[in-house]
Amino acid sequence: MIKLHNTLVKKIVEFTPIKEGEVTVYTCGPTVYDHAHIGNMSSYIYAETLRRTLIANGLKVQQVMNYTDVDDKTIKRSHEKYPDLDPKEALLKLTSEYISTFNDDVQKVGIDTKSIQFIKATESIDQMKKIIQQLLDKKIAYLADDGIYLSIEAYKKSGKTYGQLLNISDSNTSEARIDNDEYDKESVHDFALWKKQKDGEPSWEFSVGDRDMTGRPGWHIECSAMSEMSLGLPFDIHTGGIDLIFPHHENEIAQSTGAKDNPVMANYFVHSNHLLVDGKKMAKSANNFYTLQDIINKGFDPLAFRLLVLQSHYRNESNFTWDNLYSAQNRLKRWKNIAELRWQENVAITSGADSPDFDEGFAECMNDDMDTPSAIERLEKYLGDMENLNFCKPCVENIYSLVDSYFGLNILANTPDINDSQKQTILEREKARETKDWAKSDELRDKLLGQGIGLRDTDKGSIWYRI
RNA sequence: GGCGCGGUGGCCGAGGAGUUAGGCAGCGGUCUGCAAAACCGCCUACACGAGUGCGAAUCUCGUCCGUGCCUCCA
Repeated sequence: MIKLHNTLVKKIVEFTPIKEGEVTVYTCGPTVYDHAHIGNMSSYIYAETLRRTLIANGLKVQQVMNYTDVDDKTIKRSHEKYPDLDPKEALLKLTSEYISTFNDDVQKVGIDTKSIQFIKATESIDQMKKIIQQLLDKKIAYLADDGIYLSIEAYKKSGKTYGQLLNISDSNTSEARIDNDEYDKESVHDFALWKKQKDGEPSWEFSVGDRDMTGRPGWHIECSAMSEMSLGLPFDIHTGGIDLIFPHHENEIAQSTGAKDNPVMANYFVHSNHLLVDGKKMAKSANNFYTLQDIINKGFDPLAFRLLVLQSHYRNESNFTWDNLYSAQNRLKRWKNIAELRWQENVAITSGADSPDFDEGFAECMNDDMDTPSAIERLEKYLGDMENLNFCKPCVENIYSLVDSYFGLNILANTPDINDSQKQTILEREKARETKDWAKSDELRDKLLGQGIGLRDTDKGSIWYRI
């Protein structure tokens, strides 16, 4: 049984898929106008951890992630970067570049992109028009001079609830915050489904009745269209960062349920909390964000960052500091060094010691609202025993393949055996030590050190580890 | 201003009324030909004030501080 925190009910509940044995997941992906920052990465790592947890429970998972490749920011940036190109070509060029770097980044932090179905907003325009037309037909949407808006009032009158994820009372909204003159919408709460083309902007043809509404989609409609297109309605789980709860997901719900008869868009909304940097929120609009490349440039392993993310619970705010990353990297290194023991016949016991309840306990933590910190604690307790060189080889393989399947740290794959010549060097050194030829012994040790292999001599023989 | 969340040892981070978190760093020691990121031990904390309990880091109230959302946001 998997338990998840569902934002719709604001508590941890048992997860039950719509179709037995299968799960559909929609993950709000990046707006591809710049490099993704590490905060973005953390939310995708958590989304992937959810998928891995579902799969570990024997469920067949279809996870979709979108690319927001048309919106205010992508348009603005593409015009700045490629002012001489046709607006649509400029947009495509810019977004393709960032889609490609996003893919690289996400793979570096261990996200298995082959298991995710990616979808682009610009390839889903027809579906957006379809939903908008349905909303217009139901009079939940209306035409204005500068675009098409969804009327919150009409939506509510149709019997639906606006504010399913967040309690929003009218008195909360400060009118001063919204420059209503800028838009032709009827109410400050209404939001744009479609924006009519302005000079120099990319556009898609769209006519409503006899009115030409050529322009481009609003941000929220993109996700409503892409999720419905790829997963159908309703689907099981919608994921994203907490800052997408309002207005993005709330508006998606309004669109997806307003146009249809079903009252829900997705049964579960799972939101991850922010990764702060030095205690402050990271945002592209502020200038305090790091990208994965910054981490790599400082010599850190991107997977150490993944571990840093997993060390804190997805619903807790966590803090990124370089010290913290250093700490996570050392932990990962230690985990890997222990995994390397499985190749070393002189210390690996092939039978005997064993960890029968590890799998179950670890899975239990993960199934309990993806409690990665508790799962890590459990792992550490077993590793403590293994470090005493008193473990069974199949045991290490079992534990790490389980850990890899949930955490995606690729520990087994990244800790291969050393090559034959290195093994030979170790044997030669053992012989030199037997004859107390310390000069030769040290020379051979240095030789291995140059290849990134360290040695420690124990009463069970020499043990190697990667540096 | 409205609605939330949180303040845990040098650092990061779980837990959450009585019982060990864990890691990283540091210190002391052990093993060793010398070494070792190996082993052992140490540092045993929960913002502040009051309240309710036999008992509070854990519950309640208040204060201070931080932080998030309130139509850019992972």
